[in-house]
Amino acid sequence: MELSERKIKILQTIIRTYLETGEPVGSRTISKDTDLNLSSATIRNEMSDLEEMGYIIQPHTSAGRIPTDKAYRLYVDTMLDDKKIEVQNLKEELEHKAGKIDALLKQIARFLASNTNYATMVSGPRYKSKKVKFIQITPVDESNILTVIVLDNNVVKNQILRVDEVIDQELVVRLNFILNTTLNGLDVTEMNLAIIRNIKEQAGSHAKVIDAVLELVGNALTEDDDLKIYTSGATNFLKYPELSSKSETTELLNAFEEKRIINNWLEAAGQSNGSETHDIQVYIGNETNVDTMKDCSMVTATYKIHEGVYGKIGIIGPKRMDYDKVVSTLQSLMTELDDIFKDDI
Amino acid sequence: MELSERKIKILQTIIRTYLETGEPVGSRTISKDTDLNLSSATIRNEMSDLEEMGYIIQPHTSAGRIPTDKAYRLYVDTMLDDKKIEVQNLKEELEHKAGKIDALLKQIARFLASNTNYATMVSGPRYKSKKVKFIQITPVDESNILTVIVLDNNVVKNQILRVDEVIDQELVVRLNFILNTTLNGLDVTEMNLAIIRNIKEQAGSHAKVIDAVLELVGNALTEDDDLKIYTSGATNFLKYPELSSKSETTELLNAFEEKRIINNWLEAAGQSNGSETHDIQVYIGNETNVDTMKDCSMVTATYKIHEGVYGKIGIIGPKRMDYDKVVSTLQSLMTELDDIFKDDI
DNA sequence: GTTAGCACTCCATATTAAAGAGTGCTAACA
DNA sequence: TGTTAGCACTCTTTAATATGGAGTGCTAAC
Repeated sequence: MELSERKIKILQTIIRTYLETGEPVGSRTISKDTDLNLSSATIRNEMSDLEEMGYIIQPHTSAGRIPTDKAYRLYVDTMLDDKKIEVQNLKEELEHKAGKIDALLKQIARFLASNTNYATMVSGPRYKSKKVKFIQITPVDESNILTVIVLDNNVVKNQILRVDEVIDQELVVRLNFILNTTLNGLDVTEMNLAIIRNIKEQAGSHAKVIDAVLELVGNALTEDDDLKIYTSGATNFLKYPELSSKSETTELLNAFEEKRIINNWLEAAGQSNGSETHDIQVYIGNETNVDTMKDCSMVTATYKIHEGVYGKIGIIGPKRMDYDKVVSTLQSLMTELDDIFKDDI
Repeated sequence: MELSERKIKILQTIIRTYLETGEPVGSRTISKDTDLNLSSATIRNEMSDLEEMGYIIQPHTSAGRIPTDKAYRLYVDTMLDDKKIEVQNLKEELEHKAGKIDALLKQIARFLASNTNYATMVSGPRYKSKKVKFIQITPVDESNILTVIVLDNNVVKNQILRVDEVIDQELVVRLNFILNTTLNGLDVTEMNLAIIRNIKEQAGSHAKVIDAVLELVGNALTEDDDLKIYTSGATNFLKYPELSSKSETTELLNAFEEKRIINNWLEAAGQSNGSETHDIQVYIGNETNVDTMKDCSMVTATYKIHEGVYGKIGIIGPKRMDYDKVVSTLQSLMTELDDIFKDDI
């Protein structure tokens, strides 16, 4: 059977109405709400067809129809209105101080949650390869030295090290020289034993300090503390009756406390291909590949700070979420972000 | 009327039973569960007295009694068993790397939540006055210099500054000298205009760089990003029927997304007096002074990293929380923490 | 002072009834 | 051949109505 123009129109009405009300949609409602001028009986025939084709189902006999995942998919792929939502005052709301990307992302999460009424998550930018750009140790008092490591992505790591020996000015200069000449430009795979032995040899009796510094360098390069996730509006799950009673929702809420889990979701979602559309993707029900989200939909987008540095934004709501609004809000937001990041960093 | 020995015993049974079951407690239950060997009729008389005295109430005629806040207060103040709970394997669980207090606190929050089944929050340590201990600027490439500020609490702040002029090695040494000699040991109130002018004068034509650095210093000293709050187990609220349905619970869950709010709660709770008992305090219902918590109780404790550096731990649950377990768990935890922090930092 | 006994209250639960929404099918109509 | 009115049927939702049980307060007797 084929999807006639009329069937599409009916299906669209069913979806739209259901998105709004969350109640099964009956034939009479459609008969009244469309300009097709058909009786409910005719609509019933068409609905019967649509059910057979897998686009709608009845929760029980004598109930209206609700859209299936297949219908949502069709809706998202072809029926979305392309209306642009003005992200009003976003720029003013986002008080963005250069370098304070953390704060900006946090605000974005909050903004999206309060604008869409769905749970929102934003992952911080991930840097691909990390290399040492610059290392410096400095004595701060008798027993402590400050180690600063600047990575090639301009991320700075530092830690205060306790040392037993007295480190004088001359030695500091020498150690700094050794560290920088040997390590600059290397990533963690390139720091092999040979290089490490080389450094220690040069350091002579001060190998102990070098050891401590090298451990820090190793941590700085491998550490996954880039894993910054900002969430907002988790309690929105409770607003939707079809979710709030389920045990899965508690699990979802729990997940929002565990950034690692959320990161997995975002990572599992589509690859960033840096396309012009900001790679906005919609995952409906099981398409999310997360079991606890089988009654939810997730919309993700990828933002790009600059070449090679991407992060993700995700919005999770019930399957009957307002895709239209979510997608277009994200679209507008991404445009704004492009603008913000354009002359940054 | 006075609280006879017998009344106390009955009240205690009511409270204990109610803590367990969450259901109103009837006279027959008490008659059976105590070793008083009294008939339910006698118990009823006593309960009638207890009700008059304000320790218990009936949700409705023909229901058992439930404890009032006054009863809980009495229970917490005088009836708690002093059994020590062994915080098993805590030390192994807490993989504590020196300097990584953040990670430790996060683990503590998680540990408490999973052990008590209540929502848990931990605030990071607050430092009283912050002074500059050490400042250093270093060029990292042609257009960027790295500014590192070490505060007297050994917190390190850094930021990369973009500069227009070329900064050569000799200038760096000079600027560092100027900054350190002038600013070290000062807190934000002591950095007055006179001092700032003095610095700029010395810096001569490089006042612009100094300006940028000074702004960072100001931020570092005043910034409130000490406000680190770690939470866990927020969804536990949903486990308790007497809470889960209320709209206040949604508000509570929301609050757990807003670290600022939680911080206020913790701050509003008792003053840290550094007493030996770790200042463990129990707030019942309205004693929390937070309206959304009027059906909850909160137990707080103060941990001390070292003199003058305190943080707080809070556990929120229903009024019928297992005070016994919570308090003793906290007590054990605090002892462990003392041990961990003893030779740290 | 304690207790058995009893009438009474109120909640929780199950049962039943009624109303409403929606469908599918048939037969008639244009 | 597509459309529609009509009707019987199903299933849910809601309300109304019993019924049982838990618990109390009171009284009178021990």
